[in-house]
Amino acid sequence: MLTKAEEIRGVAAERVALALQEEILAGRLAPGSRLGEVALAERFEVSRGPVRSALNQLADAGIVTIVPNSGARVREMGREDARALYEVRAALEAEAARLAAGQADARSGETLTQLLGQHAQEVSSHPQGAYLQGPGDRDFHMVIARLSGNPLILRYLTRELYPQLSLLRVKHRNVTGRGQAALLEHRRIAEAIACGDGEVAALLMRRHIRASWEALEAQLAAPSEESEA
Amino acid sequence: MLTKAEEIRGVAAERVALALQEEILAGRLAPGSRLGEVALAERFEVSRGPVRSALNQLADAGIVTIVPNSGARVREMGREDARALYEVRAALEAEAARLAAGQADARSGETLTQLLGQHAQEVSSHPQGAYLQGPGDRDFHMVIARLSGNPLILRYLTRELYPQLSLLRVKHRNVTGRGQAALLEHRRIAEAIACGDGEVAALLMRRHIRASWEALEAQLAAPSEESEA
DNA sequence: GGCCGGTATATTGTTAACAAAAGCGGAGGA
DNA sequence: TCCTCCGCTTTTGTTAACAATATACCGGCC
Repeated sequence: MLTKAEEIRGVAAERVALALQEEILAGRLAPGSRLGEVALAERFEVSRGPVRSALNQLADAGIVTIVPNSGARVREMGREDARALYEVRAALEAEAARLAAGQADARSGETLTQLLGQHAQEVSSHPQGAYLQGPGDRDFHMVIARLSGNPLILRYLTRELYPQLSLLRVKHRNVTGRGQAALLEHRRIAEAIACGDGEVAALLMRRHIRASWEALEAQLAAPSEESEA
Repeated sequence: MLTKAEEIRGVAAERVALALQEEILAGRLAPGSRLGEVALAERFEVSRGPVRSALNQLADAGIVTIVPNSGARVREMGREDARALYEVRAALEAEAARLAAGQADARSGETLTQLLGQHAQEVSSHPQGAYLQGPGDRDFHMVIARLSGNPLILRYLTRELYPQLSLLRVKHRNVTGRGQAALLEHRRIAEAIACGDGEVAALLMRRHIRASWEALEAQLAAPSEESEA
């Protein structure tokens, strides 16, 4: 997909931005960490120019906060941020599902069912269900975003929404684990899309994301135990 | 609050970004125009650093396209871009209306009805109805975005969606002129929000934006000669 | 006459030095 | 003991020069 590309500007700047994003979303740079320009510059063996550009990009992606004349830090997401994020996600992904259904052809249904079969295997092999918050889940939603035919939605999801979701999960490691339920919901959504029923697809997708939010919210309320686990 | 601010970085960079955005959206810089860094730098009497930062910002807002190692130009929006834009707009503003209805209190209904009364006067004084695509229309939608309580939606609308909409209207000067109809639709939306009926508010908002799109699309189809790239 | 390659220019990408602002710590006084 | 002011240090914002890349032009070749 975008292993090295989508370079907004230059090469050094993108390299730094990609590397930083990877480190942040992997949790190696904790939320709140200071991101000094000189430190990053000598760490990546570039000058401060590309570093500044990279930080601006990440700030725009929503995983870094910059306060003028003070510096950049890894963003700390609170409960309200998470709620707002899921609200936007519900709106955009429901729209994506609606649009995807509107353009459903044989091959797209094929793609979805095949992907879901793959997921089913993975879920059954990991019965705990800690999965389906990782890239597997992303794949499904991403495919729908692609099927929507709307490049704006796809761009927003990949560049802002999903990075922020990953950032959310940095803090709350043990993710929900409703893999089985999610898979079922995915199936119904895929079915509606294949049938070309946009309204139902949008509705189901909205519910699906709402359920995901409620599962996360429950964990946000009782965050104490997994900090040492 | 942030009357002039929301400066992502620095001051010179923001000054340039704001000035450029103003010129582009006013139509003084036509879509497709080259935006050379040195030219802009000496025009604004700053160095190329802030100019680069400003161009990146505008590229992120979607009103400038940057191709690496080649330069920046004012973005040219085609019909497909416009469609994608309105699809995202429908999704996000419908969500905003839904959320605003969910948090409706007395004062928010007050604000909306007062704003609509103001608009009614302006519409009747400009019976042609060329209005209600300008800032007046924005106000209504913006207020709803604010009432939604979701800062992400508000940010996206102000920083990306509305600038791009303005850019769209640069090319097609004689805008729709369905001011009377729009005002009526606004009234119904406001009513639904005041009643706390999120579903209806979202539905009406979606219809409202769809109607706006259809009016624009009709114009995009008619003036054939200039839209070719 | 048209196509290809090389050079020359112009423009972007990067760098390091400079300027200014914010944060910190200590001295001094109430 | 606590507060305030002042200078110092650190960090960001800006600048101008340097390097690399793409584009345009021109001569040669087919």
